[in-house]
Amino acid sequence: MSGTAVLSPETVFAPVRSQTAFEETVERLGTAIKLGLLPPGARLPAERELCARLGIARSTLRQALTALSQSGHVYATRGRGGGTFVADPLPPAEPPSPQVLAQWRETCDERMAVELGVVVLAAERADPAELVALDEHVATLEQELEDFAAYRQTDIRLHVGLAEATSSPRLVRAMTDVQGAMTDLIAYIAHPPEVLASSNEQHRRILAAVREHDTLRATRAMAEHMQGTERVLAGLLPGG
Amino acid sequence: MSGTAVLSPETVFAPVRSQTAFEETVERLGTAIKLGLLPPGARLPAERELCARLGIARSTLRQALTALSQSGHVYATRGRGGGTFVADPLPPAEPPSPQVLAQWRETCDERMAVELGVVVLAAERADPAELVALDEHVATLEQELEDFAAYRQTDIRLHVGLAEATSSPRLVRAMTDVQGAMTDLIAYIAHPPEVLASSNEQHRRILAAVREHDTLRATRAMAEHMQGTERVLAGLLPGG
DNA sequence: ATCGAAGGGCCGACGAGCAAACCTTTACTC
DNA sequence: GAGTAAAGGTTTGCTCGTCGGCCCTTCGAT
Repeated sequence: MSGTAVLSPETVFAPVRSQTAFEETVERLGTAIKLGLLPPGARLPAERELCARLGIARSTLRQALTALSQSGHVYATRGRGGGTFVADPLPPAEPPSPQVLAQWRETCDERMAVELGVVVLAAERADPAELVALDEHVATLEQELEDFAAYRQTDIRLHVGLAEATSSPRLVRAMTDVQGAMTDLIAYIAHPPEVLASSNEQHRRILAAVREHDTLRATRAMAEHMQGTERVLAGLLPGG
Repeated sequence: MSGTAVLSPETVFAPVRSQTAFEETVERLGTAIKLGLLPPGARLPAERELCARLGIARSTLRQALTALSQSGHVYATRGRGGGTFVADPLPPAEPPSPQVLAQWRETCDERMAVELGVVVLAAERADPAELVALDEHVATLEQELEDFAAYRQTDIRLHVGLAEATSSPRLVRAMTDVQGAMTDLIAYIAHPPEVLASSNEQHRRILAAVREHDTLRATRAMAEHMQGTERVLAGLLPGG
């Protein structure tokens, strides 16, 4: 143990880049909207309430809302009964930035970690009622094989729902973050119905294993599910 | 898909509290020191270089170094050949705060995710040379069953080393963060040699599976490894 | 017609962080 | 011994994000 060299100071001394409250808020709300967690037409809490919940000043929240409104994700109406609403329809997604593309493998790695952790804990903890709701999502997906936008929305609900089944808020947050990152990556990629069908078949296997508390099968099914999308990306993105 | 209710706005609207650059730096360096990534006596890069690497102003870095120096984790000497050094010996660890204790289950959940993701990707990607180094750590651990402080140091190197074998900087960061959190939890808990011996036996199984690229066995071994510590904590902490 | 609840706009204070100096200490070199 | 280089220590002033509060405008409900 004595002569052991210092390992990996590269990671320790990597830049500390803390987002501002404004940036974090835009990202939080923007991701929730893009993922459909806040569906089109939904009304956000009143500014005075929302800023309290988010733990920021109202002026800071308004900066974020102004940005989201200028990008077309949100609109506000004044007067009694007014409020801030999610746009309907949403603006078209932007193509992924070079920075996002350059890190696609790391994003997939992170996703692997979150989804595996979630599926293992879900297999330990999920209660039957939650699983029924997830089954319904799988059924819905079967109807959406031809419409990738719809499919992806439901897909996200399924994965986030699985995270909620762990009763671990941090994992839910991690899941929404990582799904947001994945959405940026895959929005511009063609997904033929056959691919979606096989992906949904994997969903079935995952849920079946989770229902039986079969951690091992759940893990394997989830790992295959991940590798499926990773292979698709590897074929279409630079550095694949 | 139409009538689906909004789900989990609790998570979406949770507080956004971003750390300041100062806080983040203290935590980064402090964790690296507590984990032994920066061993006692090690010299940090010169302030002017370090602040450039961390992407912060020198005055901000000095705030962080002052804090770490007052807490006894670091000391500075002036003049040519001087510098900032990790203290030797380190100050005694503080008992975990109530906030940390209250979230111990979530911390374990997060750890589960990170370690499972790491072990799966390591099983896919690890090359033999890296595994040899990890084997040595296991051998060292066998000599440290009677000295928990030493054992924990090497244990951390092993786990972080496995993360490095994935070649995914983000997972390395995630691993160091989560190991830091775990250290806060377990520092004050008795670990009899038998427990450490069985824990190290699990290390062996994990590495063996990784070496053979047997994702499934590696996952199972790692999940058992996690559950081992979780059971220990459940028996000794409130809410177990 | 009025009230109340919502967004919209504005301004002053504060503190974090930055940048660029300059000072002090120390050790090596000639 | 003088000089120089390399380190930490100090000071100053500026910028900008954030806070907190105040008032305005809009518009549905009563």
